[in-house]
Amino acid sequence: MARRTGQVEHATLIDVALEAGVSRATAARALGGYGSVSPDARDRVMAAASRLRYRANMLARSMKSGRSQTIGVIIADIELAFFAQAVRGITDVAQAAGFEVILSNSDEDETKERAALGVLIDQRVDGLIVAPASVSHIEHLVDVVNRGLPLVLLDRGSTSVGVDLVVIDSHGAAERAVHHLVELGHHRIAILMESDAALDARSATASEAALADAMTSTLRQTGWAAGMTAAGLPVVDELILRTPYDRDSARRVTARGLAMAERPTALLTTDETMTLGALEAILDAGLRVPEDISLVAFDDPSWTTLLRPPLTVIAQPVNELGAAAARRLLARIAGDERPAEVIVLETTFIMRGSTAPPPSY
Amino acid sequence: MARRTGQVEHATLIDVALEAGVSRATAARALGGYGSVSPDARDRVMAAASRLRYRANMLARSMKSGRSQTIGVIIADIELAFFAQAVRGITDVAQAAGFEVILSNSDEDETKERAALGVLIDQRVDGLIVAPASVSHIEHLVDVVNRGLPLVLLDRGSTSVGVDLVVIDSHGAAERAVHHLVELGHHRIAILMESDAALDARSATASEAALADAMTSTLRQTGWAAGMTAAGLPVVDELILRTPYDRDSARRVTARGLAMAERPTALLTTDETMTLGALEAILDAGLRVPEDISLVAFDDPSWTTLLRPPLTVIAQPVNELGAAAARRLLARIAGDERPAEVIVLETTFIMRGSTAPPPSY
DNA sequence: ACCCTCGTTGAGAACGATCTCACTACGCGG
DNA sequence: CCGCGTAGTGAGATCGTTCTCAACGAGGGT
Repeated sequence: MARRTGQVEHATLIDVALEAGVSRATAARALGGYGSVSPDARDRVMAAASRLRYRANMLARSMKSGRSQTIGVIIADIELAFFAQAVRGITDVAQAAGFEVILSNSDEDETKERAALGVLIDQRVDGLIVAPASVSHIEHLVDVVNRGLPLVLLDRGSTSVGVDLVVIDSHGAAERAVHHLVELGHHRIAILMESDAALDARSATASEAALADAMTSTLRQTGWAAGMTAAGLPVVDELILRTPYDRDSARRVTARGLAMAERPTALLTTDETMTLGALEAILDAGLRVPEDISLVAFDDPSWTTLLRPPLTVIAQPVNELGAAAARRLLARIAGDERPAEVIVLETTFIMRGSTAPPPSY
Repeated sequence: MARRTGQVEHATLIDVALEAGVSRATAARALGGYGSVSPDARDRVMAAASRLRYRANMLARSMKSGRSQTIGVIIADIELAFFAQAVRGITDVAQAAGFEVILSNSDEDETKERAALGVLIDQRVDGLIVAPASVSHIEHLVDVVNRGLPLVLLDRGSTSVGVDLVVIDSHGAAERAVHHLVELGHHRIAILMESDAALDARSATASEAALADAMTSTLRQTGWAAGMTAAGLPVVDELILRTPYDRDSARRVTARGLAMAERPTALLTTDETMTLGALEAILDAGLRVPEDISLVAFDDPSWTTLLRPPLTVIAQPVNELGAAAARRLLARIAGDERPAEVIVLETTFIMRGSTAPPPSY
């Protein structure tokens, strides 16, 4: 009724107690279902509560208990299908366990990530799931750990943070994709990936040791390199198409790649955005898939089966990725003290129509 | 350090005050930047705060102030590109104003929506943005309003809730699409839509009065009907393809529609999922777009330009939809008391290659 | 020299729920 | 008839912050 400047009044426990003619403690016991309350008092309290449309104030409860029943999630951008799916996996698991999810987008920007982290700590989230923007600048993540706040890294990150890491087997998947293409007879297999995390071709094979300590795209590159090497093919820098992370840049870089003297006969794209750009460039160049060039794409968004030919893809269990991260985080919040683990989920290689033997020229 | 059962200890204001050798009040003043504090005391407090890695407890602040600086958002499913974009628009506006966003998925299920609403009220959000699952069962929404809690409805809903409603001009857009097709010479223009909200053909034209009081898909149907009528074409029930809301059902229903005696020469699909299913059915039937059938799709997801032909679409300002809803909600939270409005955003008709004159048979 | 003002400070009361503790009846065995 | 256990209850402290209020000292004006 008397609502000014957006102030909302909610009925409090005291209101209910007064209405029911009992003390706060009794009302709390009746509503909370603990201690002992006479049937009569309980009925009066319940009636009063529903009459006043009473709803417990979680803020007050949280303050007393020290737990907010809330987890923070920081991802790059909810508009990307990958993160949307992961977030859905997270919220489903979290809400089933009585936790709410506060969402923040970092746009892969460390400064935004740091700021979001601060705000979420202020909100006293009980734990955090973060898809970090960087694997090297991680002091703010370590700081979270030092506070004793449970943290799980999603999709990428470094084991040096000392927390659980839930990832997809990008390295193995890329290697398998290359293997598939090699078996079809391909020799010149290019990979299209975002440039920030790109290693150069020389170090690509060398860094296999640090598998978990890398961004996803880097792992896809090392997996590709491992596949090439395993097949006795040279890992040449020319075949690594590096692009800023947006569709139009991906298109331009692919166009340049397709124009090179000895054109690649197959292309591996590292995620949906890259695939979109690559496909656009291939179409622009008037090339046919798979007759002129074979394509294997990471991720399996809804539209891949609508193209003619439908795309051969590496499908990732993205929902499960989020769910697994949430489950682990909830376990940590509940007090699970086992050593930090790297949880690796497997991909599914789905062969459709975009791969075929290379053109014989 | 002493972290048991997930309990996290954060430094409190008292810790800082003790460390700095001042009272709580002085520490609060220094940190809060209000009242007057001697430069010396301020320095000591600041130093102590950063030494202890102090961060204010928003829960406590919220309890005192009665505002949580948090808004709740209930949508059908974050995995749908439409909602992901809207949520992005919401979070950007909210966070810029210092508000965090708690996300809930209803899966278009009223029961889940009601439950989510309850939880968010318990969390004492300062306001709510809801894309309601139903336009008729709205008591729980009215209840929110009665509590004095600011509410904005997104994408659909009823004006009878008495709150702001931010929607896209679905009716006008559908009508314009039909007009475009009629100009090309089409007479048999079908519409593919989810069945829950479907009116039958007779009432479709009659209910124009209640434009705002309807689900989006219903508005698209009435818009389609208005367009047909304006062109002097009969509004026959046969042309309304009703399907449960999933891609595979949409495919089957479209397939049945394409098999009817006098096949429609054009099809209007009401959102991305419907488009995906329709396209699949058209491809399965071996029909060519636009030679055999023209297609106009609502929504312009990333892949529409990759198809050959690229799709003619009705693009919606989805990000802006969310942003507008958030801006209005923040205004309400700040105390804006103007009467509830319906905010209608305009669509953009993008003509690409999927529409052409009908086959002459 | 006295009073008043102003900057600075701390004590204490909220906010709403939870939980411990103590107190009242009551019933029952000894 | 007394003592003891127990169901039922309420008073009060607590969580961490904000904010009001009173007090204290120093300095300036008369």
